[in-house]
Order: sequence, then C-alpha cells, then structure tokens
Amino acid sequence: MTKSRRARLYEELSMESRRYLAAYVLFNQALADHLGLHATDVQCLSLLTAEPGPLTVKQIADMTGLTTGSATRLVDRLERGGYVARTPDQQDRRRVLVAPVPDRVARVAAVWDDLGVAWQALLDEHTEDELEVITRHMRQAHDLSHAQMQHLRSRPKPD
Amino acid sequence: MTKSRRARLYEELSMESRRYLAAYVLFNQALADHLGLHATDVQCLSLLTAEPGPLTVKQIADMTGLTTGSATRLVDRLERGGYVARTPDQQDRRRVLVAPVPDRVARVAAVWDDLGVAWQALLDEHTEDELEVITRHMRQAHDLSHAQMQHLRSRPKPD
DNA sequence: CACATTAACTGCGTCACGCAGCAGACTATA
DNA sequence: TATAGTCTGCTGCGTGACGCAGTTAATGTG
Repeated sequence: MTKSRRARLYEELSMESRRYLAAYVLFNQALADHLGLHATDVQCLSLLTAEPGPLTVKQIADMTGLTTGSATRLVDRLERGGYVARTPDQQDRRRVLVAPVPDRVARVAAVWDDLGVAWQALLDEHTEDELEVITRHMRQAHDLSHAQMQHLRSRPKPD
Repeated sequence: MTKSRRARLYEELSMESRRYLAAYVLFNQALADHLGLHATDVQCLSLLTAEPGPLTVKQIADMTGLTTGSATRLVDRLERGGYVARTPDQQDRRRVLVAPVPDRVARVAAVWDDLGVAWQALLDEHTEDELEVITRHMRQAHDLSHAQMQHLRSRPKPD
C-alpha cells in the first residue's frame, strides 16, 4: 500500500525533529567545551538570560531538573567563573537570587552573535507567515513536552 | 521606536526555540530516569533506531560527541541492559556493529506511544503545508547547527 | 508557642566521562 | 612481501558532576 501524504509528513517531521534535537545537544556541548563550561552550565545561563528578572536556586533546580543540592553546586561553578552573582532576597531571607553578570555573559553572547549571522540568513529566507507557523508549533510542543515530563515524573518506574 | 513585525517574529522565535529545546532536554532526562537509563543512553537509542542499519562504535561516538572510549562504555551499559547487541563486522574485523534489540527497544517505544497520542493530536491540528514548513526549517536548522558545531570544535578556545 | 514546611547548603559515595595507552586489523609505499 | 602508518575498539586511571540524606535558618500554621 502507498502511504498518504500526511502519513509521510508525520514520519518526516518525526525524523527531522529527532535529528534537529540531537544536533542541538551536540552544538550545546561544543559551545560549552569552547567556553570551558559544562553543557548544564550553558543551559542554565541560557535560561537565566531568557528570564527578565533573577531566579532563585530552587527555580534553577526546577528548570534544569537538578536537585537543590546540585543546583547549589551549579551556581557555585557559575559564580566562581564570574558568570552570575548571588544576592540575598529581602522579602524571603531563606532565598538567594541568582542574576547573570552582564559583562561576563556578553562574552558568551559574543560567540552567539558570531554565529548569529548564519541564523539571520536562514530566517531571512522565511516568510513572516512561516515564522509564525514555526513559532506556534514550538510553543505548543514545548507545552506538551512540559506536561508529559511532569506526567513521567509523577509515574512510578516500570523497573 | 516600534519594532517591525519581522523583528518581533525573530525575537519570538528565538525565545520559543530556546524554551522548546530546554523542554526537550528536560523531557529526555525524565524519560531516562523513568527507564532507569541515562540521558546519553536514551539519546543513543534514539539515534540507533532512527538509522536503518546498525552503527559502529566510532559512528556512535561521532553522533553523540563522546570519545571512542566513552562510546565503548556507553555500548557496554546498553548491552548489559539488553537494549543493543554487538556483532563483529565481517568486512572490517576491527569494527563492531551495534544494533538495537527490537524486543527490548519496544519497551522504550511503548512509553513513547503512550505519550504519542497527544503528539498525534498536536500534529493533526496542522495543515500539510504547515507540516512541510516546520520540517524544512528543522532540516535547515539541523544542517546549520552541525556546521557551526564543527566550526566551534575546530576553533581554539578563548581561554 | 510548638510544629510542619520550605530554601539553600554540605559530606559522602557513585559513576559517566576524557585522557592516554594498548593490541589487532587494514592500507600504502617501496 | 615487508614495513611503516592509520584506524578501530578496548582498558586503567583520575576528575568531577550528580543524587542522596542530613543540617541550618527562615517562614508559615495550628
């Protein structure tokens, strides 16, 4: 039997997204090596700079999937490297606010900008409608992934 | 000044793709925990099952970014868990072919299928043209990431 | 005022990883 | 054919990121 066009498109997207995600993991690792950091650290910096305000250690732990203990160590490394700064929270004195150091993070951004030209060219080839389609799909996929992750975490292991 | 629609779309896509990729990393980790494996192991299985034929240890090393030594250990773990099988290559007796064990990998796929219903629903909302746009973008982004990764690896570190 | 809950931190053990070195198998040049 | 060079996969070894469990301090609740 011949597959429908739609079925073929599903298969293609499934394969391409896997390769796309695998490529990202590799790129993230290469970027981390280049900066002398770990993949987790780069991930954390990416999240920190994506948020408007500073994050607490607990929030970083949740967003990276680490325990609070490991998140403390993660912030230790970033602080030692001068990438972030700790500030005690005045509202809740148990909390510690972690904010990126603009000057230092700019060095990371510099590497990004260096590569950004090629991305710009890639995006320029898209129509505005196409950009919206892609963005919307990623937002939906993000929400779904997030929900499924929590679903998996709440479930008992099959072992 | 007010930003152009295009500039806004670029920013949106930049932010959404970061969140999308971060969500994938988290999901992958949660899936690995659920199966009692490591994130790298799941990544490797995903790549193995995506390829039509078996891969050599060297190929796995390249596709995951590990050294050949670590790749050997990775295959050791997967083999011990019964997920893959080693077969000596008849053409080149230095090589070892690594193939997924269908029976065992099916258990991983079962978890995927369980979650796949929601993905199906998400994709069903897309038109076929939209699916093509997304797939094409991911393929282009994959190629670009791959090129940039190699570019980063060839460059000396700023430290 | 007890009591539970939460945030961040700290010792400790585990184990994935890179590094460096190894043997065996292929390849090229003479 | 000989022999040097290259490639593949494997193995000791040390490092360090991580989870776990317990601690301290601050907040919330009866």
